Amino acid sequence: MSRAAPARPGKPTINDVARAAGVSRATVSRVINGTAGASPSNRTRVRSAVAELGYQPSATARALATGRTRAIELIATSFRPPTGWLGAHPYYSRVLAGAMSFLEGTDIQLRIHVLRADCADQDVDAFAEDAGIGVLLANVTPELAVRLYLRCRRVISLVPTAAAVPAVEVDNIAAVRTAVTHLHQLGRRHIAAIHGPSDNTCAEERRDGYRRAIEGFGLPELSADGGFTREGGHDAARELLERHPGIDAMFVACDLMAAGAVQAITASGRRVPGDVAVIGFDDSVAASCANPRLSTMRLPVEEMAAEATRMLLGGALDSGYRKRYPVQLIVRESTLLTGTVA
Amino acid sequence: MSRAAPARPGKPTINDVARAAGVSRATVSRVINGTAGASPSNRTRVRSAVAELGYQPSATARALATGRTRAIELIATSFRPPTGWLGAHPYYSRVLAGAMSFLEGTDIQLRIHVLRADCADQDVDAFAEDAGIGVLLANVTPELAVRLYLRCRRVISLVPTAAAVPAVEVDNIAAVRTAVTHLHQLGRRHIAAIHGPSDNTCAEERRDGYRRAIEGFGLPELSADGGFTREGGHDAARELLERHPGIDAMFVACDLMAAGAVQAITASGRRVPGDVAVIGFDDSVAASCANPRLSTMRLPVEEMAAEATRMLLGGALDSGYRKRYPVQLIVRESTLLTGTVA
DNA sequence: TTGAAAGCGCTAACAA
DNA sequence: TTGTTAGCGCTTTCAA
Repeated sequence: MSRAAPARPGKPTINDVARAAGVSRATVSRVINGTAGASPSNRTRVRSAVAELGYQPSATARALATGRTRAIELIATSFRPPTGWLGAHPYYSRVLAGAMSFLEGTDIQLRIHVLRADCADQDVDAFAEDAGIGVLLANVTPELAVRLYLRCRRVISLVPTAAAVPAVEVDNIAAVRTAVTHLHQLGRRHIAAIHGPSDNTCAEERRDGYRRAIEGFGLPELSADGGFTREGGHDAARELLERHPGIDAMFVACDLMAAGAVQAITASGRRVPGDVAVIGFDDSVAASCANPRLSTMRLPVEEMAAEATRMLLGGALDSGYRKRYPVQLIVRESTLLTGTVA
Repeated sequence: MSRAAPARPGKPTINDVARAAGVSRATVSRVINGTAGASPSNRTRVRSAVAELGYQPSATARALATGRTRAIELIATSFRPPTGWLGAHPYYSRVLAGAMSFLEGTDIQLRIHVLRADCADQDVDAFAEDAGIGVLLANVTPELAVRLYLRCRRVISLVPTAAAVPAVEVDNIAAVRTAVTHLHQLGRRHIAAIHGPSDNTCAEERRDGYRRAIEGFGLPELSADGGFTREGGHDAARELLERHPGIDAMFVACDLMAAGAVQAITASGRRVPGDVAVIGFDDSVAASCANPRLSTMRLPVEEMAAEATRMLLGGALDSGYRKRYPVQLIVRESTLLTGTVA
């Protein structure tokens, strides 16, 4: 009488392969794992038995035996702006695409988790215990990132959070300087900015970058907050224009907000880029869907996510680890003055 | 001497809990699973032992013992248009958001997989063997969907593929009729259409819907293909306008293409909606980022994905199962004639 | 180079 | 109601 349900009814197990090949389970294990210690002849026999039976090792059993799940966790919070992380902000799609591109063809799985607003601490603890190869952090607060990092060292964040938590990053300050300089080179001297939420480290760096750049040019600072949402960007742009009708350019801290800003600018009767030039940030799908299309600072998000995934596989990441990626200026119609239609 | 690595070093196991509570493993198992057959007093003792030790059951061990992994698989192909599924098309973000919203707070994981172009069949077979609770199909070809369904019945597609494969769906024909009727009610009589790829079942249904609706109004058919990408939508719109300058409205089979179409229309010197009204499809982020914002047919994608997930949990889905969802007309500026700026 | 055997942490059938 | 025990499918140590 069998006391436990067969894991996959009808599926051949390592035992079946061993029997078919006339060797022990251990030998089969050596062969399928490419470990040393199996004669060429046995290797051949095992391989043909595997092929014949259509055997595929059970990831579950393997995980139990080795103590390591072949999975990468992607963790995001559902309760930070922009509300409803996946779906709302195009950034996450790129993260996913990057991680998947690296995992494609491997036996490693990608598991998605969201932290619930009301019990994020518990969720973090649970994920820390259950984590496989490692954890990719998307938009987690610094406090939660640290909590997770202390419980499970195999963590890397896709944006800098707390100092200790390993992260991939970009030089936001320099990127914003490039963006503002681009607007300045267009001859614009009334360059406003729309920023992200103040509890977001990236948003704060970009805000800082704008201040420094503007100061460097000796221009007046004109800032508003847009909360990293399209609506926020739209409203912020409208108010900026009402208060400062002379604005002739805008730096917007993400493309989603910038798309909203462009809408508000044209709705006010102004033209982009003729009256107001706009530059976004990220190079998300929002940048190419805006009308006119947005010039933007392109973050290599896919590349960063893929590299972060690769690092997790590599094992130990030092506390405070950082890897910096270049940001590229993409010029599209929202700052292009040539060839405009009459 | 231990022959196998401890799964999670230092983590309490069910044995530790049993010892601490002074009961057997079986009793602990009964309590943590809420199964009948444990006295109230033991339940209490076990629960406090669990709390004290911070015990969390191992999903891996559980999966091995029960033969069922508590995971839902989301499978997409990487090789169909629009290229690079995640990241490129905003639709998938909504799928993910919907599935996650249902899974949030459960112990069920969501695992993402992509089928590789060069060995999709093998990948399908592997996923079929390894599938946990069930499989959610995103943009898989009918052939692959059938292949998977034959090997693993616990499958549901987020769009209709082959007849046998269970799916959630919308009435594309009726939805397009609503969209075209909306344009017609605006007084437009030269209503063109931009369609998706001909190997996509949804795209074909929408194409069919357009033909029927246009025929119903006794208007001429004016179709072009946009491949479900922004660029494709842009180019298709430009060519349509060149060939048929009298076009005064466009039905576009997805918002991403529609955003491109709007760009092409304004670039030609026409105004939206004044000269050409545009209606999209999906209600993705592209619809709200376009300028002007797009009227569109809103698909309840999140709801559909959540419901599909719920059904997988419910177990057996009959062959040919279908559940139909309503599509809603969302009117935004791209078809709004009131209050336009001078 | 090989195989026997002891687990990994849990569930579930059975006997008490 | 409870505990004993035999697995789930695999890896890995050890002895041969």
